[in-house]
Amino acid sequence: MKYNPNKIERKWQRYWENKKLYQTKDKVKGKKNFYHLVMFPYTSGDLHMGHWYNYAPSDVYARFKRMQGLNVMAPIGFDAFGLPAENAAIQRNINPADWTRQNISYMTKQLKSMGAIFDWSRKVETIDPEYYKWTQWIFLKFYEKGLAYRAKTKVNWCPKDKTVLANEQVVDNCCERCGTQVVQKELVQWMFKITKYADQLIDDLEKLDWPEITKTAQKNWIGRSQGAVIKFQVENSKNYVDVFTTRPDTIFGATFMVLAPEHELVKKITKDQFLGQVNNYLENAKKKTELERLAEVKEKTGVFTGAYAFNPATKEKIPIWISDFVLPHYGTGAIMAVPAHDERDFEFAKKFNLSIREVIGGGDILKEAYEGEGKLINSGKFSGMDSEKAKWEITEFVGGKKMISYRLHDWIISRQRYWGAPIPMVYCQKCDWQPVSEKDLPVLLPKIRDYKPPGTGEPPLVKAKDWLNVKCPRCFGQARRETDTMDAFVDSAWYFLRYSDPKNKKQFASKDKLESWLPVDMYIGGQEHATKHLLYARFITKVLNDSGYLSFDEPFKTMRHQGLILGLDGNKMSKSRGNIVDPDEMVKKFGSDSVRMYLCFMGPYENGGPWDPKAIVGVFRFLNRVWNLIKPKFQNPNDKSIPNSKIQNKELDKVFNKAIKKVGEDIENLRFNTAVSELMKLLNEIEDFINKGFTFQVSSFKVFLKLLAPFAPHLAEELWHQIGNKKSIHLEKWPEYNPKLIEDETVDLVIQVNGRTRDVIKAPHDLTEPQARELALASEKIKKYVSGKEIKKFIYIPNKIANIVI
RNA sequence: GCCGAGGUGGCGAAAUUGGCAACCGCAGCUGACUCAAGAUCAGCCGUCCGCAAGGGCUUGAGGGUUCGACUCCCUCUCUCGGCACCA
Repeated sequence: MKYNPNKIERKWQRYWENKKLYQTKDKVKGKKNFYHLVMFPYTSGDLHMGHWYNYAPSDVYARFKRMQGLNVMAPIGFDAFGLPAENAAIQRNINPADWTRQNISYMTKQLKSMGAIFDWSRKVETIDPEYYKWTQWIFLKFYEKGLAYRAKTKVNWCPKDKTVLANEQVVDNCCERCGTQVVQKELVQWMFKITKYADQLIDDLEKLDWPEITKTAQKNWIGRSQGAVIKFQVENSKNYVDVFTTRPDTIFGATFMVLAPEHELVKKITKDQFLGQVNNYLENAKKKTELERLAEVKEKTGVFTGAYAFNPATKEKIPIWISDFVLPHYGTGAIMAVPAHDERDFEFAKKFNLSIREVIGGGDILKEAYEGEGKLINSGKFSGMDSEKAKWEITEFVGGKKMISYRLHDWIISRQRYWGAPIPMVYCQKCDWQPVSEKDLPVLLPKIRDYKPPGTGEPPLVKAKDWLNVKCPRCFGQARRETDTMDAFVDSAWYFLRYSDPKNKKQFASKDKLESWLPVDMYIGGQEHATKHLLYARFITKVLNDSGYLSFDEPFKTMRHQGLILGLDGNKMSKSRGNIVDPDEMVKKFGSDSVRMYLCFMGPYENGGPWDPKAIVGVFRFLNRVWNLIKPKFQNPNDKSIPNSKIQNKELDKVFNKAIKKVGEDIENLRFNTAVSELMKLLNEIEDFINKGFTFQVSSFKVFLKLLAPFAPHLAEELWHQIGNKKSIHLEKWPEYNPKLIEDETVDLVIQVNGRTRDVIKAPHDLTEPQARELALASEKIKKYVSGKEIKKFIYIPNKIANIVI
């Protein structure tokens, strides 16, 4: 019989499902719980190789953990609300609900073909009212704590999708999804106050076992910088301009000031004769999109207000300018300009012919700004002091205060779109905004035929007339529902909590179950979520923890990223490039076991790389050889009468013990590629021994199958049953190795002459140096190089190497 | 521009973390089986000289530390990711 993966794989998938083999109980006596999490897929259509790469090797890890005796939960679900699904539905002229449902059922089928240990009984879908009820509940908790608020913001507006985009969803100033140029628009929106947690989000990174690169990305994203606020008094006015600076030590060099066009003082301080040009400038600035602003990075623009302020250090009068290179939402929206020591200020000064004063030695300020540290000059009593040291002394001297600024903005969660969880708020003329009461959750997303954005900028939900009108929860008068829906990133920021108790009708999850599973022990997913999903999930966890609903403040203890699977041409797989590899096709051709194993084998897990359609035959051949092991060469396990003319070789036992160790350690460290390589080596050895006429015993074959089981669960199960086992191999324990059997009786002692290997000698363990020297010099090969010459040095590292220096 | 990761055969890669560079596999070549192809099996396979034995060279480039460097340090270079007028 030939190895036919399609036949056996479906058979065992059904068997596992019927036996409920992968359904996880919340508590199992004598077993520790292990929460193994993969990022749930977005329902964008079908499963691609990237999903497989996320889920298949991580399934090897989860299965290994399970075999080690842990009670492993490996849940799966679907992230299904959001813009991409809605846009795809619009394109196909169907309802997003139908489109998404269709995708879920197809993707489910695909996922099941993988043969992973997903516990489908815990499945979670963000579009399920029983799920988004709790997304809305979380919103209400945020609202209660003052962490959800409305604010008028200049927002990124995608003219094509007719929606607001979070900063995170703008890439190169284009809409992340459709690539359209983003424009600016003013809107009142619901926000989450993530900035309140900025410090914790940075500081707590330290306790996490996460890739350093992701921690750094989050740190940069939050962008914390320590500086000072300093007041500059406006001439002939009661007004002060507060500036934020990280370099108060350069204040003696502040020769002008710049306000952001949006700054509130602009109108108050501008002198009449300058009003015309200032208004002109503001008008232009308003119209400008971020893109245009960015294009002008090299070409500064600005306008003089006619007003002056006093530099609190020098008491000099300095002009106040307006420019859009100063950002309204960072720091105080105003700066003191020190052209000698800030590149941007330098450019601005050059362009408008403003004075430049050097206050730190060490640079050539005729050519460029010097931004480094150094000794202060031209700085009154501080001259001669190190700039580093002068920072806070000068701050105090000018009456400033220390202040920390963040790059991070609050999280705009409003979406003027249909396909999302409705925001559970009601607007009443009398009572203003009121939260929907908890008992009225979920606020169901109404079914409307025309869900497309009306194009007026209003959300589609304004068209759901019956749904729209409600009683005010406070005065019971006529009120109107909020028509914005929530950013899908809110849905996905807490799904891992729900897995612990997915069917709970009274709570998002019971405290008991949360406690038995969370925080997540291992989280595996793509690095592209470093600053979005992962930051939001941490934020929501922290808020729920502070509110007493959780007893941990970080959701994911350990996290790892899989790399990116590329097309054969080395580019990201995409339809337009035509380099897509369809996993279904591969499964059909080679079987899931081969696809799983090839993904493990192709390279280091964090690296990813191009999918080589030819290279997969390597593991396919390997699995075929495993399949063929059993037939002619293998003795009948039930026939005890077969005489063992040649018993299994001791050497093979050693090889086995080494493999058990190596494969186990490799999986533990997510080095799947070398684990597979080790299994291949093991098979090569087994075949060699068989060819030499040794009997390969059932007991060894069982061990081999157990090592194979996490990688090729179907084939391992099939052969396991073929040799007479009645229960699933996936209930077996990971084999143990005997450390004593791993050690070789002899070591390969490398003998070098002047650092070049000239001989390798089989030597007993732990030779003394004189013994090693004697042995080395006895070698004919070594004699050739050494004889007649003086040995200057003899370096000996026991059991490894001897180097003769002549 | 700043931060981070990386550069090893024709290709994916390995190297007990300073100790035999290229394990395992893909592709390729040779042979066996076959009318033939495929599948399978056996052998070769970094590169140069050599029939061979053997030897030289080789981990992006250059330098350094060391008995010994893919591994550590410095300079340069290229590729890929993240941030980017953040004061």
